[in-house]
Amino acid sequence: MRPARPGAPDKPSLDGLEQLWSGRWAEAGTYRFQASAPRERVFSIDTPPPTVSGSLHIGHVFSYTHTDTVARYKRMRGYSVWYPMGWDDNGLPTERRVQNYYGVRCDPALPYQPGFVPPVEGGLAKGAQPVAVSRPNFIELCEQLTAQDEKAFENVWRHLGLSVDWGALYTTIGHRARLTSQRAFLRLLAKGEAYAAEAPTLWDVDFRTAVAQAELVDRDRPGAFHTLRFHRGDGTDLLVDTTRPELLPACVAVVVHPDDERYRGVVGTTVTTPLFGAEVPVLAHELAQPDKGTGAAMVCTFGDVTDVTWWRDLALPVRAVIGRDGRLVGSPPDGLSGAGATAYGALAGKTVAAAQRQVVEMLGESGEMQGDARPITHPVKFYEKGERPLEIVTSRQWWIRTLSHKEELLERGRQLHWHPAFMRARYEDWVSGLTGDWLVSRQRFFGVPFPLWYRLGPDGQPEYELPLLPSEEDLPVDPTTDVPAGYRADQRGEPNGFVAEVDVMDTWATSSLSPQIAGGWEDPGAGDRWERVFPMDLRPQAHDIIRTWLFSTVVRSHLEHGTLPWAHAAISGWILDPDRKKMSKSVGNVVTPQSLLDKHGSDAVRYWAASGRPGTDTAFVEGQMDVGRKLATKILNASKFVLSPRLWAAPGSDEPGPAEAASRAAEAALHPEEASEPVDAALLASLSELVGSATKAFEDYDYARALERTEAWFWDFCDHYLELVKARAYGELGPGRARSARAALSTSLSYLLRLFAPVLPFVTEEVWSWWQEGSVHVAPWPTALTGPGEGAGPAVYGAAINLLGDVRRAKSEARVSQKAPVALVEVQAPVEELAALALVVEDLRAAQNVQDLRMSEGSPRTVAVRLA
RNA sequence: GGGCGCUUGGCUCAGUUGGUUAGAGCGCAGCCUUCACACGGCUGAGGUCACAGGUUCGAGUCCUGUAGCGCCCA
Repeated sequence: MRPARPGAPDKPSLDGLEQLWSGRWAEAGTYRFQASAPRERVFSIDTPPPTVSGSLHIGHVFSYTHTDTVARYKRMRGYSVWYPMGWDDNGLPTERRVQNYYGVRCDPALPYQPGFVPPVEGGLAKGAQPVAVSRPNFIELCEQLTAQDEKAFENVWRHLGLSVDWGALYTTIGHRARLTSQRAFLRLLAKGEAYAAEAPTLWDVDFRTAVAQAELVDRDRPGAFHTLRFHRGDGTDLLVDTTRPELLPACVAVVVHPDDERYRGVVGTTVTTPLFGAEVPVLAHELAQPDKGTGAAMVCTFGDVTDVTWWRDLALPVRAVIGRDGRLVGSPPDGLSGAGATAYGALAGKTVAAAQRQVVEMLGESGEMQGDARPITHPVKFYEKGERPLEIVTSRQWWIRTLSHKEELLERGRQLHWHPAFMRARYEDWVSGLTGDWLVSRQRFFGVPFPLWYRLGPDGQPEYELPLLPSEEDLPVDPTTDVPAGYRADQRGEPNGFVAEVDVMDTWATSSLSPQIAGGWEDPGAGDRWERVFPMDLRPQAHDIIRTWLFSTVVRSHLEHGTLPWAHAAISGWILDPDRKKMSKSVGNVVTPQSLLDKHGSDAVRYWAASGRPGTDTAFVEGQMDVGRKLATKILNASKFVLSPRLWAAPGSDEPGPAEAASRAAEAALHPEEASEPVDAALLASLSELVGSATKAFEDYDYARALERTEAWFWDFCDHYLELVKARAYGELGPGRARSARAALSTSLSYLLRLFAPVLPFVTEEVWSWWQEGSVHVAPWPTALTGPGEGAGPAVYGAAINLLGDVRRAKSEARVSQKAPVALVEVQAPVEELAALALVVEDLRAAQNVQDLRMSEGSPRTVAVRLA
């Protein structure tokens, strides 16, 4: 076998390396998973599937590069690396993008329209109305657009040089994802770990879906306290403060704190609500805040999550007024009658905001509001993707049990190796703070369907208690089109027939199974791969989704397999803009990853990314990419020198051709023991130390430290060592001493290319192809050399570098060229330093063109330079 | 309100278990050209390590508190 492109070119260049090498890696299958590798030789990665409906931004490039450096390192350590890519194409983000891109909206009531052509492609004009389409049509459009988006993502990843096995691609809506998600769900259902319940649920009125605790964000919003007069039996009033007077018709009780002296005599009595005249009890509860307003709060079904707690703890009735569309329902709730019901008529159908204005106006007229509203700013719960405050509605939803597993889940968090370790606190906070089970159903369209149907009774009402389940062999199913066993299609929706569960799973409920989907869990087509890759070695991800993706994956693995899904979690930081603010969308969209890759080159962008330490937020500084570019260029040029024909000429013969020179260099790199000159041996000893620290850093997932050490060593190597031994390497001090220098140079190059390979895959592969066989990315990771340099010690090298600096400084101060001849250098130094210098004196003279070098013992150390 | 992280020259960052004059790159200044590299090289100026206490023979590096920034959870 021969190097792919033997010999260093005259004008080495970084341009076009991405195209060239990503193509060759694909052809050669360089990154293909070796399915026959035993488990202990496999390193498996649970890759985060980026949301394809969004755009890739520089933060993705950042964190995916981190993972890639580790994958490449492990591969060079001889592991078969399971490194799939995934696309998160299911869920709301995709629906939104499809709606905007094609100008459509989903209406499940419409029939399928074959050959449907969307009104636009690329975005709806301002003010234009979207076209309603059936659910199957809508899903077709989702699939169409995600396929297009995924291709674009893949191109960026290939250009960036991610060493993923593209044969292992997975998605969160594809066949495997639906099959796996449905099977895992059925198993949870059988074990009682999944259940359906009718319960008050946080609800986004715009998206018209339930929302899980993990998707909540608090946002400060302006509000106002209104003081309402509730009426006591004795003719006096009980003053109640509320920020949501529009929920007055939904009021079911008033609560005060049990220790609140002011209301001691009131607890246990009843009061009537203003305007609506409903009689409600006054009750005590710990969660009432005496210092908030008047200390008496009204309980409504439901204004916020505290209302739900009160309602549950105090066993209160439901008097719901807010509908799923965010408007007040058409008819008055239970408990209102007569004048109260009539008063409600003014609110029916109004939005929450309009209803509030109406209630306040009515209260003003009736004199049942004391004073004016008092504006405040308070935190309000939002769906993280939503634009209006969440409401709470009662609905039937699917849940996965987490509360009853809290302790086990905390223990799993302790078993996991976190990088950096402090990120575990995020997980523990989250698990400790869980207030409910995991809500997994969503009232949306583009997601994995729950695989079940319900019998319809003779009255046409669904019987929820015993759903009709498919058998596992029939998965995946779409209950809205598939028919349960024992039924005919024409019985759908008919009395004594069946009806589909129309909810779909939340996107986290499917992506939490990424190890199973990608790894081939119970997939006959995957052979025994699952046993070889699971539990996985590494979960890389950003810290903002610890409470969602990381947590939910731990839950699923714990419940399904009784194990952690992975041994290590490597948490990336975020990209901040140069002002240290979180990178905004607009900035991210202007500076697209592809434009950065085009402008600086992939290695340079990767260099910037790999400079960001694990878990640390990092500033977006393009200057760092210039530095990376410079480093890559330096590698090309230094390599060209080490492989140059002039260096590898045999004594007394002409220079060999570039290919022959490269071949001789490759041979010399196999014999580091020939680096017998003290300074050469000292260099290789230092190189061995570098290998040790870079290896340790990578073992700790600290790619940044490995890079930093290697880079510092490399620059020192170029600036000092190369200059020091250049003349000798060219043979000016004889063939024997040249051989030593050449052995050190070629060994160093071979090592450096491999140490840099995880971060700079393109330039290292390019240089590797000039003189070595195969790909550097499957070459063995270097190991420390034994033998050379141990006796000589670093003193030789250090002393040489110091003197080199002294002479350079003298020339720089004299404003002459570094090549200017020096008549005399007089060194006065301690005897140890002189002994060290004596071992490199000829290299030093040659490097700085010194005619005479005299040394004498003495202190302090002085160096006198006389130019010729 | 609780928790986590950060705060080192103009900028971006290193500083492993506390130990001699605190490091790098960018930027800046001066100088040097083509025999690896002008997408270059050499040299230099510039920080006392957010602040205040404390532990110690000795602290950027450990402890306490304060301030600012960021994030997570209420």
